Amino acid sequence: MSTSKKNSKTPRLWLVKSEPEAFSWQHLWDAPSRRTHWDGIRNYQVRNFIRDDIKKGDLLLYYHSNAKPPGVVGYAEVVREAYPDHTQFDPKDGHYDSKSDPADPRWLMFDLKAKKKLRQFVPLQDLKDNSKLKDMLVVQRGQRLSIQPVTLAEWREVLKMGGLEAATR
DNA sequence: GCCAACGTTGGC
DNA sequence: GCCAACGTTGGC
Repeated sequence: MSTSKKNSKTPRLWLVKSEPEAFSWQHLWDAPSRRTHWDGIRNYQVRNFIRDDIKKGDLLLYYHSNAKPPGVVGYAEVVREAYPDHTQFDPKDGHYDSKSDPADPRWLMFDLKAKKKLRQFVPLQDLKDNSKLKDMLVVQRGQRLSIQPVTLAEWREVLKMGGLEAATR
């Protein structure tokens, strides 16, 4: 799945899911420097994205899952690449992993910064109704990855639906 | 609250 | 290495 050897200078495009009750777009926007650690990832496929593919300068659609309705709120930028997720070593943390070796941490996180809120919220239903987005991962049935790659065409279409210019940077 | 889809775990 | 059981995700 890794493509890190090529295109290392090209910002890649992603969608990140967040439950607004856990960490909403507004919460991120109000954070110091509009920045946070993206911790708590405990899925190997997503871990590999973080380890191999998510680079500084990459852009991420910010998606509210388990929301009423779910949908895309804004976009953010990667400001720090993969480093160990400290919550895996904290027995009091809900994401504690007793099997992770501190000398070789199993789980990684990265930092992101909110860039721009969409002028209009784009609900999942609108993504589903748009034939140009029929291959987008987030509209696929049973697609549970909390970080998903997004193509340039999809990125542009979603931003357009959100009332923003389709500039990627 | 329901439940389909999917990932992980662990017995064998 | 198979696969049943279990836990989680997340739309509805």
